[in-house]
Amino acid sequence: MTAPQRSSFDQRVRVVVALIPQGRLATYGQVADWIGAYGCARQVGWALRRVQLPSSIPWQRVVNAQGRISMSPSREGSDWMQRELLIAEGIPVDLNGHLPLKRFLWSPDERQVAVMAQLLRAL
DNA sequence: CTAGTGACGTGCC
DNA sequence: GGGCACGCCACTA
Repeated sequence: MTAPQRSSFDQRVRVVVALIPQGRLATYGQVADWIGAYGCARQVGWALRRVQLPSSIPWQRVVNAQGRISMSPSREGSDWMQRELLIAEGIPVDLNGHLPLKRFLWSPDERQVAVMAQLLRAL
């Protein structure tokens, strides 16, 4: 692999993001917390930026805590792609990227937390 | 080395 | 609701 695997950080992010159910949302801060990197929400954004599209990873289900899609020219359209994917999952998103986060926010229950721990250990 | 910059978050006005 | 300041961490010039 010529593609330098930046670190296991990216792997951890992908593993936990893959567990977010269809039609549900999580924030960058939550993801950081899940992988034991409390306070590293920004880094989660960097990790997701490195995901090559198209991807089987439901990266579109990660939004910011303000309840909006993080729109940025540097994303070169992936932000709008995210909007389309979420709408396809039944989550309404307006043209500014605003969405009803509180209604769709997901939190893993105890069993799912255990699954996460198991998967992360396996890395 | 420092300074600036982000798919961020929280607190405060 | 919007806007701003800080704190945060990785990356880059």
